[in-house]
Amino acid sequence: MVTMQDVAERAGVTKQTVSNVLSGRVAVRPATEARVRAAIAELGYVPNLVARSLATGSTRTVGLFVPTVSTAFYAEVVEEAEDVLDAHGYRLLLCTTRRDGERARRHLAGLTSRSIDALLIAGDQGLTDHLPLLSRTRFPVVLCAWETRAPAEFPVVTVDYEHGGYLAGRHLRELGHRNVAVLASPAHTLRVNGFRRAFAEDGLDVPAGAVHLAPEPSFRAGIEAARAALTAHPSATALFATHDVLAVGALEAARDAGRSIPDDLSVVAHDDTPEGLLARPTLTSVALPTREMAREAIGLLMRAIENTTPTEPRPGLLQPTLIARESTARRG
Amino acid sequence: MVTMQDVAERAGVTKQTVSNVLSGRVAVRPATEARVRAAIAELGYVPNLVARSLATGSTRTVGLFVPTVSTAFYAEVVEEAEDVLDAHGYRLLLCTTRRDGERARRHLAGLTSRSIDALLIAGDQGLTDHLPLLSRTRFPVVLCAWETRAPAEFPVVTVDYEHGGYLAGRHLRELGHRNVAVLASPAHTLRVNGFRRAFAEDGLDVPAGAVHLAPEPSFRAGIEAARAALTAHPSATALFATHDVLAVGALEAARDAGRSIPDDLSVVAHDDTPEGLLARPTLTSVALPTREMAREAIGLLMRAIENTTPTEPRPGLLQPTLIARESTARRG
DNA sequence: CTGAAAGCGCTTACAG
DNA sequence: CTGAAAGCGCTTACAG
Repeated sequence: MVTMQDVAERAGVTKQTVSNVLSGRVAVRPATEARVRAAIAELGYVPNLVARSLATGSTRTVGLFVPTVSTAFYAEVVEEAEDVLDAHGYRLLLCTTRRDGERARRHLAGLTSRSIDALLIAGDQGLTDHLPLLSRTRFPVVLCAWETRAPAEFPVVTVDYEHGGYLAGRHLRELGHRNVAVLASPAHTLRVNGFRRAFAEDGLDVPAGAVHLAPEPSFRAGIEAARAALTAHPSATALFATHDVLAVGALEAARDAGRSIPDDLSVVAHDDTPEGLLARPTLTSVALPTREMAREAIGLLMRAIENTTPTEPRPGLLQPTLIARESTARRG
Repeated sequence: MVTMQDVAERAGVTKQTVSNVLSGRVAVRPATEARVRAAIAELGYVPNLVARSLATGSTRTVGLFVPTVSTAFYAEVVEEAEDVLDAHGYRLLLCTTRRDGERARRHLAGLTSRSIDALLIAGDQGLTDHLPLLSRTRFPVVLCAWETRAPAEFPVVTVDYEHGGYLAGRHLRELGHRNVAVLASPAHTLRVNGFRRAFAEDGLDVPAGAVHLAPEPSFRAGIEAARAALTAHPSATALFATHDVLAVGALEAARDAGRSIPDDLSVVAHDDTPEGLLARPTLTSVALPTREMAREAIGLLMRAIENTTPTEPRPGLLQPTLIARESTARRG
């Protein structure tokens, strides 16, 4: 392979001069620069980034941890993150943890090896326990899409999930619903809290018994949880599902139970995924500012890398919005 | 940061010895090894992978190009690829091209810089034109999920898309349909050819006029194309959509046109995505061996990296299968 | 089994 | 504005 030395010889200069024209850090006489550039072109020289990284200590690569890439939410996080990185000339090292703590731990441990300049961890599933591994790391770390309590040492760019739940609750309240049940993933306690707060504002209580846990965010789990909820609370006029896919399952279960939506039963969901738009009726859901979140998180990381300034003030929470569609209606 | 030299001093040996215990390539006396390992633990030494890469010429990183990560198909490719890489101790550098030729070109060009050991390119959208950039590359390249003609110089692991179309056609034929229309993405000519072949086997012709192009694989485009098809061919009893999401749009358009599925109109799709399972009626669709494909492609790459053997025989095509669900029925 | 030397291809001060 | 030197942290033959 052709090295900087080869280019230098061809151009009749030393390799430091070639380095100078490439980096632009030191001015080079135009005639010399022209000779160097010509030599680069003739030889088809491409700098060896590994060697550069060893010398500079920077790989221009950022690590991204996501639980999975096969949900619209994380797919968007990945693509938005990549766009911002690309704009800054950085590359993306991807790791999907699959909500597998051991896998996450192993990969986290492998990151100490100087191969990335910064790390973005999106989503807390299975990771929280292993975060201490990152405490002595020498590159900046930012957390995003974080729904549980995060260690104070890391900046976190996330959504106000509690408010998301609140919006869902307020929406049902505004439609006159008083008797409701909730289908929730175990990780979604913030959403449930917010939902409850909306009812509490009107002096209404959503009892713990009205919350039905769905072990995982899947269509099947949604059907099961909805079935249980509809059986336990036959008089409920509305359902809040903490995730769209759960709500799609609920739609199915409601159909099976002979309840028509939204006339006999309103369903409000959370996350506003494409599945919710495809569902019939289309789902009323709380939309997440996914791309803004990813953009802001990577932006924070870029500034941390480039400025080497002390950590910025803890960023604020991004606000979700409710999108009313066909699955909710005034209490009949 | 602590280097190999620090470990060596602490253990009272030279850094070569430390390197030897780490690599295991050269036997080290047990007592020495114990001292070295102790020093590593005490100092919390982690090898600098960049330095190792410069010395060895290998980064243990594989690049993966996908058009996007936000379809179930490519999400699966990414996750499966990552699993296999992980098992081999390799990392994943991800690049989503977004079907943007210029973006693909730029990233492809950036790959010559010694930062990856191999490259997997999944999906041909926007890339075919830029493949010559890879001709003089010094790392192995494998193509997968390739639906158009690929340059002969690269091994390609892909699906028999023509056969997929054939399966869809044969299915409709077996159900007695003779008068059909097709909704196709421009890139899906193989699928359409196969579909036609199934009809041709029975001496039936699917005229070019029966093929309606959908500019992009989206719900909206599916609606438009289906609308056009149903208007132009009111007597068609079945539709073949070359992609599930197109078919979901077709379902909607059929409903709007007062056609009930599958009684008045059968719809067979291709790709068997989660959207097809969520649709009502559920979609009959041709399923792709996605994970097998990704696994085989990365496997090929791993062997190419590690064996340095000449390129293997061109791998065969993987076979799709038809999954019959609710959207197709015997011609009424 | 262990150590001394050279080298991977770059960058970064530092002289001139 | 250009060149000589040292160094980034590792590995790889090669002696002993």
